[in-house]
Amino acid sequence: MEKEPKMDIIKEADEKNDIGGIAVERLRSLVERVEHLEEEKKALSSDIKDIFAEAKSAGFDVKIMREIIRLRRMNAADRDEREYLLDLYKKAIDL
Amino acid sequence: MEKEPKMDIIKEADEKNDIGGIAVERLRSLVERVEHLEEEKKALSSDIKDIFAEAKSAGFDVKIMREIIRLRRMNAADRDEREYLLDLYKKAIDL
Amino acid sequence: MEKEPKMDIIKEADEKNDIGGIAVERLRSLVERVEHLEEEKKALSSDIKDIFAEAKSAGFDVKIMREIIRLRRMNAADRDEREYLLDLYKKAIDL
Amino acid sequence: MEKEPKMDIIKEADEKNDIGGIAVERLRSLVERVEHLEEEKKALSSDIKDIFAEAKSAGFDVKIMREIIRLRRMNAADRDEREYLLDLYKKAIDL
DNA sequence: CTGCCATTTTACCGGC
DNA sequence: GCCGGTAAAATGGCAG
Repeated sequence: MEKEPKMDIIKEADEKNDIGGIAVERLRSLVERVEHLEEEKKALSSDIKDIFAEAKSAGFDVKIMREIIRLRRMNAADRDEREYLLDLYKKAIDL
Repeated sequence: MEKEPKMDIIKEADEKNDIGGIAVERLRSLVERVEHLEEEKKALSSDIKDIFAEAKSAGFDVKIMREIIRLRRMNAADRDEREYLLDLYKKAIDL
Repeated sequence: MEKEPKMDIIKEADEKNDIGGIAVERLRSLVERVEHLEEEKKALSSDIKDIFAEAKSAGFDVKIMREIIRLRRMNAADRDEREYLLDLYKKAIDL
Repeated sequence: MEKEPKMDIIKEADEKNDIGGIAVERLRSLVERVEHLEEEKKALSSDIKDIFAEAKSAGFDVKIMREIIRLRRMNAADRDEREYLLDLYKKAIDL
């Protein structure tokens, strides 16, 4: 019997994989995808900041603008909620 | 005489503008740009969430993954901090 | 008929309590405790400000002092982070 | 003449002082005083957090409590402003 | 008075 | 479904 054939098989499987039973490359890929998306989010946040700066220098009250946006978001959420319930009831009626 | 000259003048000024001295259209535009960017951010957050779900069903520990990402982010921040300090010291030496 | 029997009963229930189902005195106590602590915080902030003023008039560069303090705080945070991770890894090994 | 008498004098002055013209010990003292006060602030913040936790488990709405405290703070600020103006006017009248 | 930094507040996400 | 903790947003304060 050769020395550690089982070990070789494992090593084969290990090629870029499975350190301590963990699929390293898979993990790396997932982590990097997340990091990339977070980068994009950060860029968008920066863009938003720029718009508020622009608004400010155009004489708008940024705090109040934020409030408006917040209210519109809440209204939108309410609308969605209402639509969701409407759908739910429609389906219930079909029964 | 043309029809409603005074009205026209006011309307001219009001054309998409100035309700109570506020540039309404400009404001609307700014608000909508922000809202649009926030939508995009939300979509990205959703994508990130999906990746974590994928990771979880591949058997990874999501909490530890988050920890890894956080650490990498901190390391990056440390690097930035070091560069910042370097600049600061350079400036200090000029004194 | 006795004088205001109903009123007395309500007053009994209200004795430092329950306006609209809210334990008023308890709430007041909590709020005042928070306010008191915030006062103390404010006083400390003021003390810190004084020290920086003192430092400035002794010829120190306040901006750089703040930077030093910030760095020392970050180092402390890093240490804590490392300990936290150590614990995390210890727990992970138990799996 | 001994070698570097001037240097010795400087060294005397340097005892725990003046590295690169900076009063090191003085700086250290200032920094540590600030750090100590910041510690105290942090402890107070923690106490406040605890009170809100207590309030929450007593069934109070923490967000609304914060709003109340904020309003009372604003009122207090207004009062202070009024008192300040009152004093100012009193003094003005005395002229 | 503007911009920046610290603190505070809000919103999210995973775990129980 | 709530709770706890963590990350993002927003507000407030300070220096220049």
